Amino acid sequence: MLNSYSKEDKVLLAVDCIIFGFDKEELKILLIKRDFEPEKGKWSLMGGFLQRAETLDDAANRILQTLTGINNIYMEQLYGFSKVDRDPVERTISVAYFALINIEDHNEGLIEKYSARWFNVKEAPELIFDHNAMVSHAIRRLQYRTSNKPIGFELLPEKFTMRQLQKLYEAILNERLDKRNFINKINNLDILIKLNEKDMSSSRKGSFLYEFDKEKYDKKVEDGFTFKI
Amino acid sequence: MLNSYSKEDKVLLAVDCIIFGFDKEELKILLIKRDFEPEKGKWSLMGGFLQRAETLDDAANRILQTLTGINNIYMEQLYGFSKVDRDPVERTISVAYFALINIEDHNEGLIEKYSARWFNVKEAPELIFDHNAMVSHAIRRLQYRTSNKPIGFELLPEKFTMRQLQKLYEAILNERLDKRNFINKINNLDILIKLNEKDMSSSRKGSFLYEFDKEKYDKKVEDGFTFKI
DNA sequence: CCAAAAGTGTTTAATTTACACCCATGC
DNA sequence: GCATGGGTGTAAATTAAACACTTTTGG
Repeated sequence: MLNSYSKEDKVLLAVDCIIFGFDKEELKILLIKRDFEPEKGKWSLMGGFLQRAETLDDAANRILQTLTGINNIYMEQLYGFSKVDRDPVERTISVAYFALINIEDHNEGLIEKYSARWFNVKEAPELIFDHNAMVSHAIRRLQYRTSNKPIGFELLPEKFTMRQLQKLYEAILNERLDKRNFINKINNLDILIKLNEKDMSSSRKGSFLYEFDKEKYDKKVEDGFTFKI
Repeated sequence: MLNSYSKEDKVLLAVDCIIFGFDKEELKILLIKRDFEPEKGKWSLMGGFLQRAETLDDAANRILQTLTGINNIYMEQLYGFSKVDRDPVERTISVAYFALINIEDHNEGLIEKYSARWFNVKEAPELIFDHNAMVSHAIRRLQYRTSNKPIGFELLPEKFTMRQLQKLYEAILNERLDKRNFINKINNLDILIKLNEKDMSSSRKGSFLYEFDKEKYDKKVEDGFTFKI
């Protein structure tokens, strides 16, 4: 019985994370300023190397927790980037992940420690290596995914207004939506709980707060319901 | 300046290919019978290890050509599988690719050399490692992709009948489609060339042959057209 | 002449889009 | 009392779904 494929080449495997947040108006990504070579001082995605005892998901979780302090972040594997010279130091394949966090939850201290900063996705700087391509890929996936899974809520506080939700979808899809049609669509989905509570910060009248009803959603999915915006 | 990330773990990186074909009635996948350990004699996807000077796409192309004799096969990267013990011999991460070929083009000799066989996707055997999960993933991706990109044609001969095309979509989507609605939809897309030629093998009346008009399709896409079935 | 698959349109239902006014409140 | 964002419904247009008969021709 074999116990190694000894003649085969081994490579470094990195995981890079596109971390999305939403600050009530704009879709943002969290970038770090590299304090090590190569490309020291340039903006970059947060990443790290896969360790021997980890799955890719484990590595992504570890990297996300290191930077944000949050565990159990929503994330998905995106794509493997493998151009031979993509990392000038050494042959490295990188598997990109995208993650969604409630921007209010992040740990300020860690953000500072890693010289991290939130950038509007439309105003993000040039990134090292092939990280810009990873971000484009992540945005496309996010647009697709938010249209058929209720993951937008990962980017919002637990309680949110209809208008916030609409603005989120507008930011992600990069298009304006009709207020009435949007609300009708969301209400038809019947997966939100309308609270007896208003957010008074945005207007004199105040606007009702909602919560995502995950249990109800899961039950509906079992019964064949498919989310679609 | 660094020239290695020397302390980091390196891993074996494999590429496994889910190769789809269509034999006029059924969606098929091409599997090989492993003639080496571990799991010798079991059915498996065709795969191989990433070599130092290759991208993942290069590796997938090489593996596909090795088994089928065909170059420039349509393929897409699917997903990275990384369970720590997924390969009992040695830690190996595998990036799965799916590929579409015209089943008539494959090289018989190579099929024999690798003890390969086409299986109806619905009747495929148990596969080694996590290959069954890869196949499920590939089927979902194929269903999604054929609905919004005209890649179904990769599975057909250059000239095909409407009925063949419909059967292909039925096999991929795993549902029956209405003949008239299907033809109307396809004709509305306006991306096929109707030939003055009939396939007489399926009926006495014969049925017209069509070709995919790639140039016309590309031009339409430039003008904002989006394929949708 | 008949069996077998090819070919062809219309009606109905469902979904999506467009669109404008009143409401509640703090200042 | 007025400025500001919140909240609400309907009609029109588009898209999707259901549905059945005639054509062709080799045997």
